[in-house]
Amino acid sequence: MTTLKLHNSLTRKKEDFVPIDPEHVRIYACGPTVYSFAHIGNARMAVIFDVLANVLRAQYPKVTYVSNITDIDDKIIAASRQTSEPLKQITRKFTEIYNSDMRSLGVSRPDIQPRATDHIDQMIAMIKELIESGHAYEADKHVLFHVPSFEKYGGLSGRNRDEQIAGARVEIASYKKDPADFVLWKPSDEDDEDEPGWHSPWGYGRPGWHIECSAMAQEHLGLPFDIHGGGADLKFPHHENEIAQSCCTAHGDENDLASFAKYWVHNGFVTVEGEKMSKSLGNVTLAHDLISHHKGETLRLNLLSAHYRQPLDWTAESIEHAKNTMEGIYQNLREIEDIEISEDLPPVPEKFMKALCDDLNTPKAISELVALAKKAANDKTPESKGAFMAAAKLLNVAQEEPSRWLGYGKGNLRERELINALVEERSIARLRKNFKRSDQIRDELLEMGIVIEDTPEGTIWKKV
RNA sequence: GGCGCGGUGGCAGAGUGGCUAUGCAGCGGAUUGCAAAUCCGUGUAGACCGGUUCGACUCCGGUCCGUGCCUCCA
Repeated sequence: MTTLKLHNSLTRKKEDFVPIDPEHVRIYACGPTVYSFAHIGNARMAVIFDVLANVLRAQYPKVTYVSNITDIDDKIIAASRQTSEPLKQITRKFTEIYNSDMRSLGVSRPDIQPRATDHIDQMIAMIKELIESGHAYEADKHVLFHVPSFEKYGGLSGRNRDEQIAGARVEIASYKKDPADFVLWKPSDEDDEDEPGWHSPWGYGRPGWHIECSAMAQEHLGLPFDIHGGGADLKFPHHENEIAQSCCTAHGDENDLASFAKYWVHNGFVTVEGEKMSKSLGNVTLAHDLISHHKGETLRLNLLSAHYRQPLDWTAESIEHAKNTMEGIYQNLREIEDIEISEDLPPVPEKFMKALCDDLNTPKAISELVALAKKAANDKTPESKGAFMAAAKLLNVAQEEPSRWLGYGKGNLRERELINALVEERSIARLRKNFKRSDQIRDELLEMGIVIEDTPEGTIWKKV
């Protein structure tokens, strides 16, 4: 078995992945806050950790991949106030849209997709414990984690407390004992219907952002677990605070940052046409919109075309490239469409697996995949086709029928009859060497978006 | 100011201390009535300056440029 290597943000090194329990690998990735449509950056995270889970499943007998839905957050409250739509309706709607959009991108549902609001009890229990052990305190209806109580704080992002305070963008609430302290629980207005809340030992209120992931990871995976992931921007403060909360409970170890999660994996950002995605620039690219214009596999391939830790520039041109690559692969597959292969796929080809095992080097893996497709088309054997399919399955691309994907013979009945009649007429013209007429028909078809290919078995056509 | 990442051929984007990345585009060829599709061939790349070395795109140091994060953020 090829050893999986992962860049561990905690140690800033590429390390061999050694599972805590080889019989059961456990992974957690921070999922979306469901107040709006997922953008292409959310999609990148979902696709990357989907591939990572696939790689792990190929190597270990049991993998549990947990990715949460954040359905309690001030951004959701704001969205609800703005649209006058009930909060629960918003979160339910956007959770469904998220899952459906991700499915279109070939992302499997995580094994467990916990919702924050289903884990309020666990969060309250955890906060209680942190107060009892002196790591948290109640102040002005808030509960805050006291950062100076955790000596190792800052180990993930590599910053010490003095530097942070020097950053000076910190808004210092008067009730904080230390400027770096962060909220575990905050009050909600019981008379305000828009503001959700739960009863707690500290009054009616709602959890802070970071505590949910600590609670859900502990609930569904247990501590310590193997891999924790998310977008690079979550490293600080979100993941740093998760570590603080979890290491300071009885399940963790205050002196060991890895007592929460052993490997930390962070994916890079997506830019759009060279610019940072932001609301003010108006260039936030939504997965939902892309799906209606492009095939899911094209978008997925594009998302995997840069290494996960590198920035990815999302451009019209890059989508076109990805589409061309997919087309090339499917053209190869079309030549071997009739070759039957067993449902039980052979082992994943070594060179391909090696690329993925090298810190999930998907660009390299894609180049191997293209080579495997070419080899399969050349060999025309079930073995070569099976080898390709085994690799493609891991990336979850090239899973459709080649002819269909490429647009051969596609269209409604009336359309097909018209095209077939024209193709037939052209064939007759060609037999009679009336090339003027046959070329004329070809141009007519092209205008209809139909491309003609003359093969030894006769003329075929496809929609472009 | 602090912490981090990166600068590779026309474009996108990897590996690698000496040997083809790959894809797209381009060029040449095969095939075709012409195309399309496919196949074959084809590129004196490595921000700059030093250093280490028999040899550096690859290691080390510096310079320049770009970029991310520093309690909204995937």
